[in-house]
Amino acid sequence: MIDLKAARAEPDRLRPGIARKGGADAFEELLAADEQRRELIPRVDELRSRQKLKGKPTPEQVEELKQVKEDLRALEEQLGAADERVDELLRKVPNPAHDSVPDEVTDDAEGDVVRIVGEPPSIEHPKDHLELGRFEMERAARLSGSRFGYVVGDTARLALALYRWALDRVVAQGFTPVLPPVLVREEAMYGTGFFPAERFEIYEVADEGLYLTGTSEVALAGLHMTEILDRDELPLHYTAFSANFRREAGAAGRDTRGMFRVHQFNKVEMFSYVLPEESWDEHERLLAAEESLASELGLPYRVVNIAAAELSAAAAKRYDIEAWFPSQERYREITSASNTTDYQARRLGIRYRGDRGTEHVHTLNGTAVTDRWVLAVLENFQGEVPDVLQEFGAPARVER
RNA sequence: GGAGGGGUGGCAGAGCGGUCGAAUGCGGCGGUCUCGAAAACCGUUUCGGGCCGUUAGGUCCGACGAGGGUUCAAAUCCCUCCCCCUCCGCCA
Repeated sequence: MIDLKAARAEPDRLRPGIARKGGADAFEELLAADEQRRELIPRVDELRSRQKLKGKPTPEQVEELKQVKEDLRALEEQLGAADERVDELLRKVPNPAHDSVPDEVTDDAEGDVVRIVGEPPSIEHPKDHLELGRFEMERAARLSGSRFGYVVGDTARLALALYRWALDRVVAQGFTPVLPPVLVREEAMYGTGFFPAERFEIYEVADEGLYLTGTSEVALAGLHMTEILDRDELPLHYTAFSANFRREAGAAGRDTRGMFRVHQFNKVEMFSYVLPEESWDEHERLLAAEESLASELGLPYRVVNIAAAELSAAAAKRYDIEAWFPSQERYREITSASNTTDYQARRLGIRYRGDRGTEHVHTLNGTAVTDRWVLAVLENFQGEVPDVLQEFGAPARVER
C-alpha cells in the first residue's frame, strides 16, 4: 500500500502516478475517508483517557465512568467503521507509476521497446514447440482439463537443465536458493498485492483458506513478513524454484495452442529486499541478470518498459524481456522484473532499523527462467540444445 | 487424527483484574576507566497512531498471537480462530 502520511502531506506529488494507473477515484476517496477518521480520533482518545484511573474508583466515579463507557461505545463504533473504510481504500490504491514509465502502449508492445538484442533466425517453415518437444497435451487434458501439459523425455531433461543452469548463474550472483511453499494464506496474497486486484487469477483450496501461488514472489516476499531487519542485513537476495498456478481467467481464447499459456508452470524467480535509495539500481541489475541469461543461450529478444496502465497494483515500474518465437513470428514475454518499492513491504510490515527509526524496505522481483524458455529454446534452435545446457544434463538434441 | 503444554519487548523470561508498556538477564547504543581493548561500573534501549513544534522534542491514545465478550477497569477472566512445542497414531 501507499504511505498514507505522505498521501496526506503531499497528495499532489502522488496524484499523477496513481492516476496513470487508474487509481484516481480510489485515491480521492481515501483522502476523504482519512479526514473523517482523523476527526474521530481525538474525540475517542479524550474519552479513553478519562476512563483511565489509578486505583479503585469511588461509587460516584463509577457512575460517571459508566456514562463515559456508553459515550465511548458509540464513538468507537464510528471509528471502527472509518478505519475499515480507510483500510479498504488503502488496499485499492495502486503504487504510483515511476516517472520513467511510459503511458502509451505502442502498436505491438505493452510499452516502450527499450532495445532489441540479437537477430530473429531465418528459418523456413519453422516447427513450433509441439512439433519439436514432447508435451502430451491431449493426455493432460484427459487428466486435468485444458491448459495443462505433460513434459516428457528429452523435453523434460531440457527443462530440468534449464532450471539448474539458471539457478547456478543466479546463485553465483549472490542469490540464496529457496524451495518455497506454494500454498499460502490470504494475508500473504493481500500483502503482495495480488488480492484484491487479481483474485480472479488465483486458485483457492476450498475449506482450507489457502491459495495456490501464481508466482514464488509471494512466498519470497512473505519470507520476512512482519520482521524488522537490521540495516546491515540488507540487501537480501533470494531465488526460488517452484511450480506456479494461474487460472488464466482473463485469457479466454488466447494462446490456446500447446504449452504457451497453461495453468501450471515452473519458474526460477529472483527476489530482492533493498534499502529504499538502492531500489532503482537494483531494478536495473535484475534486468541485467535476466538479459545475461537470455544472451548466454543466444535467444533473440527485446526489452520492454511496460506502460503504466499495464502495471500490476504493486509495481511502480516493470521491464519485460520478450523472446522471439519463430512459429508465432513475434516477440513474447519470457521474463518480468518489477520494482514494487515499499508497496509490498508496507503491507507485509517488512522494515529495517535506519538512522531515523524504522523504515520500510523496498522489494523487487524478477524472472530468471520459466517453462516458456523451454519453448523459446526449442523453437529458435529447432531442437538443437545450447552447449551450456548440456553441461546441466540436457540432451544435445531434443527428440520427441 | 488423538492427548497435553504454550504464544509477553531484538532474544531469553517474570507477571495472571487497577499502582504493568510491562521485573530480571542477555544483546544493542552512549559514557566512566584504559596507551588502546577486555572486564567492571553508570546511563540508555518496543512498535504504531493523533495533536503541538521549523528542528530537537513534547503530549495524549492504542498494541502482551488475532478477533470478539465480561467489567467502571483486562497481558491477567470467558469465547472463537491462528500458530508453535511434546507424546501417541498415520504417512512421502
